[in-house]
Amino acid sequence: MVWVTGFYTLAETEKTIEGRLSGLEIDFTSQAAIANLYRAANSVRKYFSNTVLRSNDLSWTGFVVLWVVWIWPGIEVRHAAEEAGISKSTLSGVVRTMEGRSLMRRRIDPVDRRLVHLELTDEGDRMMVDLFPRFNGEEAFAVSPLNAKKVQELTRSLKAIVAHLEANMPESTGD
Amino acid sequence: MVWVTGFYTLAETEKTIEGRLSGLEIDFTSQAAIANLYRAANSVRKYFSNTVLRSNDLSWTGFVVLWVVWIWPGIEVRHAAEEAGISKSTLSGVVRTMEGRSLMRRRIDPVDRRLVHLELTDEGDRMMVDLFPRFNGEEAFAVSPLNAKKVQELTRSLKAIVAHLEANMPESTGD
DNA sequence: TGGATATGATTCGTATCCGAAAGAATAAGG
DNA sequence: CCTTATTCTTTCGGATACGAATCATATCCA
Repeated sequence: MVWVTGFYTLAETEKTIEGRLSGLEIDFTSQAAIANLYRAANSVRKYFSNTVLRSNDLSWTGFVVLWVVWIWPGIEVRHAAEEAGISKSTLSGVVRTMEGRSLMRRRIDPVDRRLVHLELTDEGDRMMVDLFPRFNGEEAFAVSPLNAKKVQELTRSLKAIVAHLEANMPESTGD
Repeated sequence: MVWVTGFYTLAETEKTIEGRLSGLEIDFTSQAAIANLYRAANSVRKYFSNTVLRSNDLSWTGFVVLWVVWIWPGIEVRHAAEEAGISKSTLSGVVRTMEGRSLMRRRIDPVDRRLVHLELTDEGDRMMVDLFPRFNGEEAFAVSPLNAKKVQELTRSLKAIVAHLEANMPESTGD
């Protein structure tokens, strides 16, 4: 975070941290990795929000949810939340927003009436067909400072972290 | 996202995307990198929120703000927001929360009364002294599936993406 | 079959989160 | 000086964000 791009320089920050933590054993390598992971995700979300997504007045999460439903029409709510990486309660609110903008629809399962299926409206579908290629273009732009091999290595490392944390996630009661 | 851990597999997802975009070329490598970056940041935030941070009833953002002010006592609001990677308006709310919990203080600059300096209370300082080593321990745990070289490579790649996007970020009017 | 149990989605309360607008103070330029 | 512009923070409105509680439906099993 601080030592990435901010007002204070990398050297300043690391020195200050070490000063503040003298006597404590700190793993600075791991810290730098997690801090930059957080920072990078923030930059990506902000960049996409201010470029491709702004033109369609979509938030990052709104786009992700739209994308999930676009790829998997009729997906059930709990699966959509899992795929989008948000809680069911958050998804519920986002779907409400998307319904209000006529981009998405709820459909109650006729057999098991507890289940709710999600699908895009024609308008939502048209938006994604137009938007996704531009979104993907920005994805390519975002990783363009890395060569193909480094991009794949990055993906591998990120997947390893996700798998590791998912496997060790303390179970949360419910959402 | 979808192809990381979810209900559907990578192969399924890619085929579906291709079907939806017949004729258009999609850069799946870049897409996987960005999607996993987003997913990893989510996992990390969730994992830390449910382990070390839960014990002190802190949100991820709350911790980051506390950390920034801990490292840079007396930091001005706009710089703290920049360092924490959030907008000034968001920071304002978080500081209000932290003030209410007696962890942080505002101090108006006596010379330039527009400026507000932030600093931890003694209680906030004690919390960070106790919390940060445990937080750092979890950081090391999070990246433990990677060897030291891969962690540094990951950090390098993430920094490159951040620098690239920051350099190309469309200026936002104000926050 | 009918009460207990389980499963799904939504609602509720509270805390982020952002951009735009407002509010407060300083700086600039005649 | 004193208007105007600039800088800095906060407030406001609306959308995300989560966990807990609630509501609705389905399943279990005696």
